[in-house]
Amino acid sequence: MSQKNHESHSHLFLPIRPERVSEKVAGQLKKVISDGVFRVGDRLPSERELAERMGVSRPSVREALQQLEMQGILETVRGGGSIVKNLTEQQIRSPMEVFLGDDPQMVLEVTEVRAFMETWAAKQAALHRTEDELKRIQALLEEMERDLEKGRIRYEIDFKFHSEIAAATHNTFFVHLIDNLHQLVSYSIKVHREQVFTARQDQETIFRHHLRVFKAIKDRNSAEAEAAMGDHLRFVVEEFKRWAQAR
Amino acid sequence: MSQKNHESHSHLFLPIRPERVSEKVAGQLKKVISDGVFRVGDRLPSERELAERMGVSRPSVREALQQLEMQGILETVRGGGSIVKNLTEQQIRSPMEVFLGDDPQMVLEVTEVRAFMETWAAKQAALHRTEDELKRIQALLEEMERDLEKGRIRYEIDFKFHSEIAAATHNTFFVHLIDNLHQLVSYSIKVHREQVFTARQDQETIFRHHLRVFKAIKDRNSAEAEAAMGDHLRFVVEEFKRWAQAR
DNA sequence: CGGGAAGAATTGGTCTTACCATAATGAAGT
DNA sequence: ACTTCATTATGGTAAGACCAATTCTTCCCG
Repeated sequence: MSQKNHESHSHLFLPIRPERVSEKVAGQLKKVISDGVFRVGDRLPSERELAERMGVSRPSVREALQQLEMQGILETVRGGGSIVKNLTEQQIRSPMEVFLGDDPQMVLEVTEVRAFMETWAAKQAALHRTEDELKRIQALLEEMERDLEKGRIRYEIDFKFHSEIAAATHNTFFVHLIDNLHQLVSYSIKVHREQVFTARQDQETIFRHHLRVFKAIKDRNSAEAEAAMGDHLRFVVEEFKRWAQAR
Repeated sequence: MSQKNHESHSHLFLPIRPERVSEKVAGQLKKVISDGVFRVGDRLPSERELAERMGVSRPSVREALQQLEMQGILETVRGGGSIVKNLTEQQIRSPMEVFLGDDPQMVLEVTEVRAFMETWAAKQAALHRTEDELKRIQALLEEMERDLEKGRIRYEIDFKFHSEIAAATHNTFFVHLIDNLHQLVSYSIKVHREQVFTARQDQETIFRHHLRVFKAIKDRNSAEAEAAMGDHLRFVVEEFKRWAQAR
């Protein structure tokens, strides 16, 4: 007898698999992350809130979060919440950190790559930015100004400024990538226990650069945005070179 | 009062590692599976039985099973139970690949990023390439031509061509980065079991593009190299868009 | 006025219980 | 002997409660 009859034609009719609620929840969460609604480092809503807003039970949400954590997309900490991880980290950062350790040449190379990537970002941001994104960029600029009056612009604010511009490109992959490059450089700076731009003069220059970039993005002038960011980062790269030689 | 007396002395001397119960359960299950207690195709005890025998709640067992399922070790079917799968087949996918796998939009985003990065690379290569690097690029171009006569340019050759140009930038970090991006995209193509550029006409167009890029790099004409690579990758991105819509 | 410390609110981790949906099992009827 | 259908076992989901760790707020002290 044909014993594998029930096997041979089974794949013709039943390729379907009932999708669990937790998988649907995981799918929705993946979508909003890939759409850039939640970016690297963002905390997504609490389990209870997600459960309520999606109309499912908390265990289902928990299982979904667990799936995403197992895929390396999230990290959840007890009492803290669930944080979106950098999707390119495993791909780029971990293999790179080995080389980066204390090689200023490598830091310079990363900075060079960052430079032209952010130039592209500024151009794209000028083309695609929304009013909401513009407001966030402006808010960071104002915070930067307050920092400047106190004497020193915090690196986190500078980082957020560039990160916000990256977000305005509406290319989620790029956002994760640029975040990774930022982290690589900042990590290196910490290792060397150095700060590059300490002079008051440098601080003011950097602020002026940022202001120029912001205005261009505000006016949707992509060429000017590209030029402004290009000038800014050429300055940064030059300072970096001087710093690398000085040590 | 010592409210947690009945619990505290049971694990007083164990290391205070914030490992979740579900992870401990998952670890035990992985052990008995790897020890051969349960072999491929075997059905594990029911969730309720596991919970009782391990002295934990059923949700904890469920989360553990879910973790193992996400790692490809188990497969659980509703009403059926949890079955041990073949351990040798599992492959680790990076978080980015998880996204790329089921989202053509993401593939497009990566391709967009690749596009402007390679444009920069062509420009830099025209400025900094050595004679040796030029020879290697030329050799790949000739191999590509032989492929074209046979009907189809191999993806590996195309990949090597771009990779060699990246190397000519003399930015080691950039080489690694662009290599990763290539791998991400090629993986996604495999997943979708599609090939984008199959038409003879496309093949010839691509070859002409590459030839133009090569000549510009050979002549150390950075502006032309940038323009040529830009035109090429705009073409690729457009084809990708069409492909993404068609599926 | 600033800064640290204590307390309150938030949030993830676990347990318990209950009910539903589906697959596996077996008994009854033809 | 085969089919049919009820029973049972098992996974899937929901709800509520409590604990533990974190984060935020507030208040008090210097």
